[in-house]
Formats: sequence, C-alpha cells, structure tokens
Amino acid sequence: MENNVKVARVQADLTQQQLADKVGVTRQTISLIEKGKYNPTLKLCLAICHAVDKTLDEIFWLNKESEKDGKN
Amino acid sequence: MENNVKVARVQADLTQQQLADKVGVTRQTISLIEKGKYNPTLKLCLAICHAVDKTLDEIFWLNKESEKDGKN
DNA sequence: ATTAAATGTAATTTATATATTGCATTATTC
DNA sequence: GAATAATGCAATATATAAATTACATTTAAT
Repeated sequence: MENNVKVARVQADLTQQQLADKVGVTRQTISLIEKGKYNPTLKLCLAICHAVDKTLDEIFWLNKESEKDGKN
Repeated sequence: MENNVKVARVQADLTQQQLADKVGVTRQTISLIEKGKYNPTLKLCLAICHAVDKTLDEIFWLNKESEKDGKN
C-alpha cells in the first residue's frame, strides 16, 4: 500500500497529529498509513485528500505486486 | 458514500458477479458498495478501478454531508 | 548536551468491512 | 408467461481497520 500521504502532509505543513485531528482519526492510524502498513477506508482516504488539498489519484495508487494476486 | 461503480461496471459490460470475481470479493460486497451502503477499503477501490478501467477520481468522491462532520 | 516535540511501534480492544448462506424480487430470454 | 439470469437484501460469522494506551526513538530547538 504505497502512497504519498507523508509528502502531501509535509507539503501542507501538518504534523501527523494535526492531520489526524483534521480527519478525525488517531495519530497512529496516520502513521501506519504513511508507513504503508494499513489499507485505509475510502472515506478516510477522501478526508485525507481534502485535508492536504490533493486528489485521490495524486496520493494513492496500486503497485504491481498487489495487482497480480489477491493478497491483502 | 456515493460512487460511480455501477455505471462504470455496466460500461465495462460486467455483471456484479463478474466484477466480484475479478477483484476477488463476493457479489454482495459489490452490491453494497454500489448501493452506497459500504465504505470500501482503498485496496478494493483500486482493484475495482483497475477492473473497470477507470481512475479513483472518476469513480469515488466526497459528498458535502460527509465532509461536514466526522460521521462514520 | 538537555529538553521538548514529532514519530515509530507494540498490545489489547472495539467497530466495521467482507464472507457465507439463503431466499426474494426484478430483468431477460425463449 | 415460464424459465433463467441478475440483483437486492437479511442473518450470522470472520477478518481487519481503527481506537486506546503506553513507551521508545528520533528530530528540532534552546
């Protein structure tokens, strides 16, 4: 689950805690998403996009490995 | 959770069952997502996009209500 | 070098996405 | 208008996203 959350957050001049507050989750959730260790829900993705002023396509994508097989 | 999954699926000439098979979930999951009664995970969203040959931004968006408050 | 802020991460719990089975209803096709 | 395919939906079970708490480490400021 690669993504650009960290880059976008830093660009938006937000700390993990501030972003977490803005989107209504805990800092740990943001941390895990940035580390690629979580598979966030669409609503959270959209909230993050809104908070950092980016679109879904700018922040989330699929890498080739996860495309091949259905592993989660 | 509005989205364009149903339109995109029909455009791609796929039945719910066929799309479900392609993305590796059950037909019920697809049905609920199309009905806007589910908040799918990012991975599933990406798989759906890939299956119907659309981008995230083309299929998923945020409506004004869910933007206001942190419900869900 | 100390202090404080920001981040990584682990354990446990809770909420909910998804699976499974089954049946009813709505299109399609003959 | 029967038969069949496609879809809606309900109940229960399971997997996992997210919360909570807590502590360690890294980074920034003084």
